[in-house]
Amino acid sequence: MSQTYIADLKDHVGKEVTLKGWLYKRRSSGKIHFLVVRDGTGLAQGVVPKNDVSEEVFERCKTIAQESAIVVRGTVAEDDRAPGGFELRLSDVEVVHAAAEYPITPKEHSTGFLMSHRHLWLRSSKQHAVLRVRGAVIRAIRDFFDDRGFLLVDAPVFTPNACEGTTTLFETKYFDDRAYLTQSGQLYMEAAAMAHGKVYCFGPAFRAEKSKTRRHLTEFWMVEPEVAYAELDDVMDLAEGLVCSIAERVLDRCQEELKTLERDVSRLEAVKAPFPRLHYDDAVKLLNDKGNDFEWGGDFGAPDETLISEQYDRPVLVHRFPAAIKAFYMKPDPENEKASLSVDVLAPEGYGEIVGGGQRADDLEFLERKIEEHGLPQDAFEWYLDLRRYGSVPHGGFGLGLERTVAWMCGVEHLRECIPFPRMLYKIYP
RNA sequence: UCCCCGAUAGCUCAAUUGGUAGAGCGAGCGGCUGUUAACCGCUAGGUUCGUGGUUCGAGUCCACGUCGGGGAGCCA
Repeated sequence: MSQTYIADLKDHVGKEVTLKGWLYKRRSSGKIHFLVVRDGTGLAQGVVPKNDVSEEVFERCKTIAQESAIVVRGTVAEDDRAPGGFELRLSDVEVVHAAAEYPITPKEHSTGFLMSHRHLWLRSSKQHAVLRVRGAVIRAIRDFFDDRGFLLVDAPVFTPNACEGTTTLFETKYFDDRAYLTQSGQLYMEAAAMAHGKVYCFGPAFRAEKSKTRRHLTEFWMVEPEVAYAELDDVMDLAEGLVCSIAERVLDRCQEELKTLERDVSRLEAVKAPFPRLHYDDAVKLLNDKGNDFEWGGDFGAPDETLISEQYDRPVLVHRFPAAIKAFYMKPDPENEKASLSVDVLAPEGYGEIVGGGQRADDLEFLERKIEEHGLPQDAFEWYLDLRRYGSVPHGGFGLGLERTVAWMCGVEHLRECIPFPRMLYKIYP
């Protein structure tokens, strides 16, 4: 049996087609049924007037439960009254599988309930739209780097050592030894950049942070480019270009989804280069001027980030953070040894830090000293130090958090809606 | 790890001062030819998270526990 997808109905107006999908919802009156069908590509309304079909089909429509699998045949017409803009005058309705009583109704549900039914919640139109946007963002990221001569280099998931802290690592047995799930592919990307010049990795990262907020997952996806001979300004330009390219792509390809999500697209249309660039010292001044008690040397809390990003209609780059609050591999600022050549990108509307990165230290003695100061085991980093022994060059890169970016694009409050099956503190089901 | 809030029908919630458990949605049945979270009528549906305590009497008060939500710190 041939099949037409709802997304393609516009090419079939006036023709008879067959849709294969599920019953999204049904409304009935005495002599007419409205069946809203979804097939993964969209929603379409099927109309069943009593006089158009056999008694058997009409009676069958009365009893089909929500989310039952159905195949319908009918003639396509444009109609503003129908969700999706198209409706089918149905001639036949076949039930492939009659669903049991479906737990997710059109009324409101609590987040806890929906999360425990995540495997079914994925079918709801907003969740469906979010994952379509996620798919578009992933493609935009890959296209951005591939089009600019970057090579995709996959970083390992098992690692022998921590990249930054050691307290937030997931530990696992590795034969007779121990291993950790990766927090970041960056160190490996530095090695790859010395081989290929421009590289990126894109995969999951794991952090055993006991964070109970809407901005944290224990498993999230991150894209991490790394560029040989790049200095801080190059890193900032690259991050700015990537973020613009993502917003542009979402606006270009996801209009339907943004409508479903009731996203204010003007906020995304404002995402154009150049982004404001704010020196950490000036950010401190700004916070104090706005009444936040904040001292030079500290890291921004969530309210500080929100206050800073509220000043602008587009993402803001904050650069040259104090070295003490950044990772051991950050290159110090030649103009102020207490500062580092680092940069964060803060998204607007309170979505917080979506990018963190900077220029890496390329001096062997400096790194050896830092590893010691941070109490890290030097032998675990010997391979990394080799990169400073054999043709060390200035280089830098950043990590962009996929779910935070998707949440911002979608205007969704919780990161957990931006990944198909979120992993959070104490929660690993379904 | 710390702080705040919560747990009552399948779901979302209500229950006055401590005095016999209620509604909407969903489900079932009936009605309605253009519905948009449709509407109208009827029916079924309860170990009030668990364990102890106070009381003549606990959904309600107290203690502990479990689970859920929000936030802080930390981060992407």
